[in-house]
Amino acid sequence: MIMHYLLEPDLRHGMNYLSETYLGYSPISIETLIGKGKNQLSMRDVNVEKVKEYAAEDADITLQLYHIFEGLLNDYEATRLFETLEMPLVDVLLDMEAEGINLDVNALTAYSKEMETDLAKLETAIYEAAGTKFTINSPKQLGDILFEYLKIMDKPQKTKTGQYATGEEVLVKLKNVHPIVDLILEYRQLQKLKSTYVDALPTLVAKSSGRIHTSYNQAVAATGRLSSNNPNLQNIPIRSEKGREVRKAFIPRDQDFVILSADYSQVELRIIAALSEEKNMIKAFSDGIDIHTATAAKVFGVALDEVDRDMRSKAKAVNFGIIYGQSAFGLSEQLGIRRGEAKEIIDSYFNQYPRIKAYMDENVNEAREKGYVETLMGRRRYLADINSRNAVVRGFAERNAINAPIQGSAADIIKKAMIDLHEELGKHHFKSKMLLQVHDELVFDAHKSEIAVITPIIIEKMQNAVKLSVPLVVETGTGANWLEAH
DNA sequence: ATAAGCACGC
DNA sequence: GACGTACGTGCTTATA
Repeated sequence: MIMHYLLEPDLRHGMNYLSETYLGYSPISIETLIGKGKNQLSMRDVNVEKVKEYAAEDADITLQLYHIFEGLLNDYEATRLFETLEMPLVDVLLDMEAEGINLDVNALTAYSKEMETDLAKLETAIYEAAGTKFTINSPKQLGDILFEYLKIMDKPQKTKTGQYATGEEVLVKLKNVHPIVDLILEYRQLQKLKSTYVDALPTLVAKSSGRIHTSYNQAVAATGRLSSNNPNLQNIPIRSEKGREVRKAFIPRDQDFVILSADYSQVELRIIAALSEEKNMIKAFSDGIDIHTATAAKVFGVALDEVDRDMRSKAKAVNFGIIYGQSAFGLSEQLGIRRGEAKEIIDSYFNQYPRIKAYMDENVNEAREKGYVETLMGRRRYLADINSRNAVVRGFAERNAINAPIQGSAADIIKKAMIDLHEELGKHHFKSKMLLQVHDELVFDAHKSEIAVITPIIIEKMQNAVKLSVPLVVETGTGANWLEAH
């Protein structure tokens, strides 16, 4: 609809590369500002007069913006968030999108061939193990083969539509039951990496720049996070060995550059510590102690140097579970422990960190009373279901009430850091450029001669984006590719 | 076209 | 007794 504004048509479709003045403010696409499709708007109230001013050039867009922003008017904090955070961020994102990132196409092409061979071997082995041919990529057919034909399990788990569930979680439990299971898991992993990344990314290199240009959306995620698409550069593999090969293909502009990655350490836990004013957790962060070890010591009542690996990994799971509103059942499932033990761990956690529990309850109560929760910078998430009589529906809203202020505040903070950094890097006319944002990480093309200068600037701007009662810590690394930069 | 199931990230 | 961890994007298959 607004693509006729595209300046450089040979850059990829969907890029937010618009004519000089759109909305009378800056080059911006409607997608960047309001997101596509979903009706959720994550940024808070907006000054509609301003929006109309921005959109004066185009009546259709004015109308769209008005509909999206209507009902969210006349709030000072909200206007401030819009004008001082989201609108300035548009310019930053535009530069990042236009800059793009260099991709090692040759490496991916070679890797694709290798994967093709491996997939063909796996396919043969799977048909052999099954005793018949079928479409491995079809969960429906696979389910029938595993649970009707081979009958490898007594009471197979079903999906909500009554199909047999064949997701990774299910298959991992059946690893030792039948040799076909491991083959399927490996096939699935390879197929995913090949189709989504190894084969897809090279086709998305723009002819005009020779680089990969993503699009960022500011108003798709309900919490205020950015999202990335066409292609999504916020879900490039890193966890598995084979996946890391994909990440290696994201490389610096040329031999004079390196990839520099800067990421916030435990930003969401620091935020929950600060917003809840939980002194025990704040102290651990202030003392610079590993938070999962500190948590394990508290929860299991041992000294810091008595925390073993098992205790730390359990504490780590609780710390993450807390952010998402996980129950004792969920924790027990995840850790493979008895529900009673999971409950004891969580009870002990709340005993040691009482303000965390209080903060979670306060957020749920705030949502019940006001209908929304707020982030550090006043971004709202409205929770229509918070008083629902349906316990399942209400439970979802309650977990949103707990998670949204944490995840959203982290988004507020990194957005502020991006604006500050963009300004500072521009001021000095550095050759180094900010390329990507991945929720708690910023990725740069860093000119080798500038690394020593820009690293402290990046750290300073990120760590001091806001002032909290806990220190924000940023870790940086450089390398010949995105994997090495971690 | 759209939905379902699955898998990748934080 | 049921429910059971937030936010996303995109691939393939199956169905309309």
